[in-house]
Amino acid sequence: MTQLSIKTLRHYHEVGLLEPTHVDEASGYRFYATDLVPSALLIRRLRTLEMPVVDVRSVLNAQDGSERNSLISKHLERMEGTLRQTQTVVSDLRVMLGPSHAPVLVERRSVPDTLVAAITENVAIGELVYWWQEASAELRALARQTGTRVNGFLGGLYAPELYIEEFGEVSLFLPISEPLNSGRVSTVLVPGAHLAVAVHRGSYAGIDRTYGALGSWVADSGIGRTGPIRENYLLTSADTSEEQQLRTEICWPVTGPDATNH
Amino acid sequence: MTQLSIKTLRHYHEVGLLEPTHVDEASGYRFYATDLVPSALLIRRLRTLEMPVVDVRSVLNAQDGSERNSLISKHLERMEGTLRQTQTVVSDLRVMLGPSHAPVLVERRSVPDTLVAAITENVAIGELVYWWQEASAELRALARQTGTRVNGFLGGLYAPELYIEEFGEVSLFLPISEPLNSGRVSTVLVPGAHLAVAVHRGSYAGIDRTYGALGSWVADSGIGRTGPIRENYLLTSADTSEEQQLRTEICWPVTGPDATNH
DNA sequence: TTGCTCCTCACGTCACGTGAGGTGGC
DNA sequence: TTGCTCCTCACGTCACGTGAGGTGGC
Repeated sequence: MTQLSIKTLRHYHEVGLLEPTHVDEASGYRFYATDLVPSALLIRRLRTLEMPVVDVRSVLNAQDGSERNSLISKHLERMEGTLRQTQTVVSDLRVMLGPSHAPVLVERRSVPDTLVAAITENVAIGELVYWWQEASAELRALARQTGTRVNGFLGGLYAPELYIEEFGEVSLFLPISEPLNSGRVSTVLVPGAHLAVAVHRGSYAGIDRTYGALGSWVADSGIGRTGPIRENYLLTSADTSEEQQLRTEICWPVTGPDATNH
Repeated sequence: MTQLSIKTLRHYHEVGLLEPTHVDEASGYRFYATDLVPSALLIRRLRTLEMPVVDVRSVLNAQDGSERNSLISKHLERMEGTLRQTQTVVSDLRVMLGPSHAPVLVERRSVPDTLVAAITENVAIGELVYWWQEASAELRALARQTGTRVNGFLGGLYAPELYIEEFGEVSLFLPISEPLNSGRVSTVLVPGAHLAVAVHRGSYAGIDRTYGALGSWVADSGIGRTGPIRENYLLTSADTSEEQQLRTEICWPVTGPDATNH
């Protein structure tokens, strides 16, 4: 009737998700009345959509219909997000399987100290995409509202801890000429650095390939340094609707051009 | 460089998915050369797409590029299938959250023995959808090729074991007047039965709601019998491209109309 | 008495993550 | 000597599934 297996029903009883109407004391047999069917079906559908059991419980315990609907809608939005992401990875992988890829070109560059308006926070890697969207929108809106002249591309600094411990300091910034402070936006000086630079073309979902190529190049050259990774957003989805047009510069810290390899 | 965590790298070493280039004997330190980067990226992408680790290993061990591509393509096709299914469940759930649903109407009916051309096999519930597609296409093709007159709708019989043990006997059949035997298609007599019947409207993904309503009705009436569930496919995706047009009859075995409830 | 279906309890699975406690090299 | 990073080992997590051994009611 509900397509739930016996083992699953027992499991849901054990974790208190779907309690039998009556349990025989002597035999331990579980009895379920038919008024539990709608709940059972809802549970099954939410589980099909990989909603965690704790969240399903919240849905079932929701006091009113609107609270319930908002819990489910939130999950559906998350689902639709991951659906889109999965589709990107799939199409990206199809490209990877294709005949050939353009080689990744690496360039060395030294950049001076740069004055920027930055949002700097400690972020978990799982929340990075969301954080990035919010922060970039906030920076751009503030620059527009204040009529601040922007001197270059939107950029970001990503501390090594972010990749190693999955939590670390991130800065997103716009280069400026005049100080700009407001709310969590503050004016800072991004220190100059010697960098190995590669440009990634296309969606951010495929950036791992360019990261891999650049990281390999740096490692094989033996000139790597620890320090934050820098990204410059030359063309973002705010600038173009064509995925293939997107351009992201990845900058890896290296020893200076005059450094002796000791 | 690869976005794989340290723990994940250790795990992949342990299960033999990605072996370090060199392991220091004294300290146990793992060292990875940059030529492992492409493999690491491929692993990460396949795992993002939830390909099981054993399958990823098969991909990495594939001898030639074409074998590798076919393994990946197969997984991508499965992925795209589940993507579509997920989208159906999502949109279906949005409907469920909507204002109201038409009540499910239940009718009692007695059907006589029926001569049919049937494909009968033991099937696992996970393979049922695929099996159904193959079998229905085969039955229809055979009827067309032989010019056999078809007397009614495509139908199916589903043994209770299928739902309880997730593996059981399934028959898919077309009613006929003359015997029709070929390959796995054979002529059989579907025994008559007393049934409680409900019509499901819309995609098969949402049929659980109608199953729940019909099963509840039968249980509450106290006239249920064990026996195979019967489905009649009044309008299938072979007949219409509009999901809302789809019609499936679900028939639940019950005691006869003249039976005394003892 | 024989099947049948239900039960409990303990352990397995999958792909890692967590956390305690320890070690080598700068 | 102090941090730092790596290590091992054992156990935890999530949502069930498996399988052994037992029981009640027809």
